[in-house]
Amino acid sequence: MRQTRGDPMPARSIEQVRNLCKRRGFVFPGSAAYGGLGSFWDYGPLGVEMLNNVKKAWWRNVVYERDDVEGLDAAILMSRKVWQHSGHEATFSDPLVDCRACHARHRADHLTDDTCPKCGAPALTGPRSFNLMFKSHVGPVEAAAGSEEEMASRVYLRPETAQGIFMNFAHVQRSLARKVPFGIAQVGKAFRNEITPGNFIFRTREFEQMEIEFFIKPPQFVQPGEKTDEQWHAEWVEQRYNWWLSLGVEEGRLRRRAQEAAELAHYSKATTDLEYLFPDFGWGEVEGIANRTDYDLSAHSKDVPPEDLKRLKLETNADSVEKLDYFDPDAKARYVPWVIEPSAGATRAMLAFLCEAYHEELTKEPPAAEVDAIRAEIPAVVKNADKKAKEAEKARAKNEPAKHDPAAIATFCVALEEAAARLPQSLLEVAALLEDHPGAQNLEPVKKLAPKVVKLAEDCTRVVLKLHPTLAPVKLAVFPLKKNEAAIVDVAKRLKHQFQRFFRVAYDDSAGIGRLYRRQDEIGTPFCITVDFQTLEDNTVTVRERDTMKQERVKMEDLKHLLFTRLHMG
RNA sequence: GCGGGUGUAGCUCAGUGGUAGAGCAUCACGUUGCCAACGUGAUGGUCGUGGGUUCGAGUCCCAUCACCCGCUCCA
Repeated sequence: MRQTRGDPMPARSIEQVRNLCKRRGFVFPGSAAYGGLGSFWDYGPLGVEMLNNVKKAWWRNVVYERDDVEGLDAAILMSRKVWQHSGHEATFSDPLVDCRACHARHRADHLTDDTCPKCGAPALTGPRSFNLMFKSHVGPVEAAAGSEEEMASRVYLRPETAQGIFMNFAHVQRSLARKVPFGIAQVGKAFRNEITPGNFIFRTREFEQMEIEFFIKPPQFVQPGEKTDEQWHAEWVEQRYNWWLSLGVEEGRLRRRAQEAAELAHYSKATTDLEYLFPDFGWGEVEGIANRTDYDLSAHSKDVPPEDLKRLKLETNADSVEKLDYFDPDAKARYVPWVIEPSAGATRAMLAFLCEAYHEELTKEPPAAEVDAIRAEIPAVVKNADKKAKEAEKARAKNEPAKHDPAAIATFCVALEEAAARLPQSLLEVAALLEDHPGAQNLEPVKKLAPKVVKLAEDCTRVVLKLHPTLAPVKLAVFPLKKNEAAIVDVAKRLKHQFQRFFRVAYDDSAGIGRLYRRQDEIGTPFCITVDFQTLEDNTVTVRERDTMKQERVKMEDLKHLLFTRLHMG
């Protein structure tokens, strides 16, 4: 069902976005020639551009535009000890039990007793822990799983980029002579062997993270007037929230949600999630800002005082050869810094931005005769729906299975009549209601009317990705108005070459001008330039803007300034 | 992993046991030139994969893989 919040209308379903992604080269299913491999996706020519743009926008915001953050790119494979002491080997797992009777699977920590919630049989297996980390080995090992030799060479593909930052805390601090507070930012792949991935690229087994570990004074060293860990946490939540808004996410579809105590990860004192209102599955986390305290740096340190181990529920680390602490020259004290961690999913961000940007718009007035015909059929649809609703209620009163849901039908009828009254402007809404509304299911008149309305809507509609220019995979398209006119083609190609050193530029001459514009709308290209006969006379071209479809005549010498300004590159 | 659904041309889908189709897209030639133009022609599918039933399988059966919707998930 379509989202009613926000204006104008964003994607109604992940399916729309999926289709567009596949058709236009954003995201393809992985290993396709072999029938695919669960939950791995490949990023096509436009996908890699857009994902890079997301990561660049993040990097610019948290590294370049700040005075207190440095970058890092750590190895994906790290010593197994990292994951032993970070707690991931022991706790980054879902404890699962199977029902011997009905073969249902449940999370052990979600059960209240030892009976199966599905069939009630007291036949549950003991809990088995499915660790979410992918295993591999360093060196040529072919030993049996779990053997001493196997364990000795075992490594994990990192399930989060954060630990690479903790390993390098002291390196970065010393090599750049940084003083706390400061942060380290990293973008990179992470891997989790999810038991149930899904929702396109929302939850995958290989994904990309954008993480910051921001190191601050522990509470006991904070002087009056300095920010506490809670204040830093709150500030980062606001900073990060505003970043999403600055790239075009509508406020009504982004929220901050503080996690309940029971939800918190083993390392976290407090976590606030940023959630985006996705189509189909609703609110989904796109970023988490955690207060990780001094848990991680202490966990990886030798010689941690017993009182700190006790406070953090840690064991003495006999493997570590370093203490990951810091001498604070102002406080004249040595301490293990606390950490605020804003951690976002880059691939998830791309999905959120795509959903947000996806729009279908009426671009021309539908023929009045056809609109009248549709309008005339609405009362019959509503009448029939009412009838079916009453039948369903009767059936329900007699405890017979009902074919319809009266409540859904009621909301459908109200919405349909309301939308129909606003035809023809509401043509897309009417089409969406007839196609998607739960109350419209299995109604004969709807089945007859829907294809007609959908067809008409499609004929009068364009699909446009209203991406923030920073995120758009292609920033500019250049068209020759006449492709067999050598002089026009020359100028168009020259323009393409002039700008392709700054950003991705498309050149297309394989259709009429209207279709060329539509193609670019669909992938979110902010500007199209058309070269025509007039160009040859006065050196001007037509610049057409994606969202407004407005055109203006611009001197070629002014193009660079105009484009840079409007693409936010100035 | 369990339940429900889907899988046919690049895309959207039709095809319910009898010679694999349509629209769109793509390519060529011609025509047109500022918002999804037109004509003619062409390319394109071992019907997800592997078995089975049958004289004959896209269609029926079994298995398997992938995706979607639920259970689950903490980027």
